[in-house]
Amino acid sequence: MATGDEILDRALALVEAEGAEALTMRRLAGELGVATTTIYWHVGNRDDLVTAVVRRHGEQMARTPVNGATARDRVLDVARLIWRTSLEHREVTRLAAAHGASTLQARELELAMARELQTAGVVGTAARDAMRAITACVGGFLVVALRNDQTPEALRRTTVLADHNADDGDLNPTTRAALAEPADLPAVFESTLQAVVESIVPADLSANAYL
Amino acid sequence: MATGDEILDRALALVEAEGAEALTMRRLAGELGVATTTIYWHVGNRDDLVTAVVRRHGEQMARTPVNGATARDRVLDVARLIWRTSLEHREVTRLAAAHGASTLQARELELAMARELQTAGVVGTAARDAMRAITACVGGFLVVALRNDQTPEALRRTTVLADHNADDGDLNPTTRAALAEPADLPAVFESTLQAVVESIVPADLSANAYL
DNA sequence: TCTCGTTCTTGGACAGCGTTACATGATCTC
DNA sequence: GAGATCATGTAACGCTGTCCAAGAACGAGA
Repeated sequence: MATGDEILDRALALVEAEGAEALTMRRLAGELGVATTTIYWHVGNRDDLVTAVVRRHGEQMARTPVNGATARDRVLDVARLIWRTSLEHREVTRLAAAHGASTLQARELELAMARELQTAGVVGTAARDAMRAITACVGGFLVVALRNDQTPEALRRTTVLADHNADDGDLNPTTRAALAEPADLPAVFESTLQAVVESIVPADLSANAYL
Repeated sequence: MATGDEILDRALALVEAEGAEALTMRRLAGELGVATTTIYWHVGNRDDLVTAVVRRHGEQMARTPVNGATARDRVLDVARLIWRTSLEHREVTRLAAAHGASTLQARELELAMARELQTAGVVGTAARDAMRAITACVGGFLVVALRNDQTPEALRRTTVLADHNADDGDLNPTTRAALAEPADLPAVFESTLQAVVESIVPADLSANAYL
């Protein structure tokens, strides 16, 4: 009655609809009208369940084609794709992050990035290091982005950094005021990403074609 | 008998010694030879407990002086300081990350970075965005670094990316082999960090002093 | 048709978690 | 000494992941 695929589909739907925390064995079993032990039989552990859900989602995520004229643009585009789709499915992203399976979620897209890096002339260990750098940055920004929409006010960056009791002497008041305001995260992400990619992928030849 | 400070000290010691997961109300109470409710009375919620532990640790973390000849070097040094101390106290870092309180952990150091940015001529919203960019990258690399030492083999980046069934056609075999090997993360971190900081802090004047 | 073995499902338990209502003892104040 | 405040303990509630032993469905062989 309840195949493994059905369980995973339902689990994914549950996460997307009600958040990563809603994915408990009992809750999912109830959703399927089945005993919790059935999930264990078909899928296994909760770890196994989460891993399978994230993998399944990751495969669905890689369907979008990559755009960009130059190779470097295409590398940038893959990074933006990871960023965008991770935010669109933020609950799955959160689940994957809590499980330490972010790489699994973005596996297909990271491989796509490796291919684009290759056509940009970056191969071997350089490609590996480039991927690490780019994905680490994307991941870092994702953590920030996902944190902000469920962190209580008192732990927000803006609050934490604005609450200066004695140590404000050295800081410019304009800066201090700016620190209390949220940043335009997508914009900061974009410019940082460009800096990182630029430092890795050699300046594209087509840009200097008139030389 | 058990003051709030004693509880926090013990909690911090427990986390550093036995990992973030060991910090449960019952466990900590047992460690202190006290009932769990005592912790609630003195410190509050578990959320409150973790927040207080992270804050206390963050204050201790900011004791190291900042080095560097130029302003940009000092910005870099603060970033390295966050990286290094977070890794040295990785269990606390993990606790803070799971709690969404990373900013709180690095609060003092982030403020130090704001000061260094200021002397580098970056103020106001530019300083805020610069801090966001740098800390997001540091955080991203930290996530990767901390993940690797407790992720099961099957979810490791090297494993996940090396396990290609059909999609290996487009990928250079050298690259494919490199993806299966772990990267020198500190080195990648260092070069990425430099690229990001360089894109933000204007080239230091002292470097061009001979012009 | 009956039976055996495998596949699948279930109910009920166990230990652990955070949290709280309530009772008790200690300590200080008037 | 009486009363209020502080500090701690006992025992429970509801939730979590997990597992065991027992039963139900089902396909194949006699």
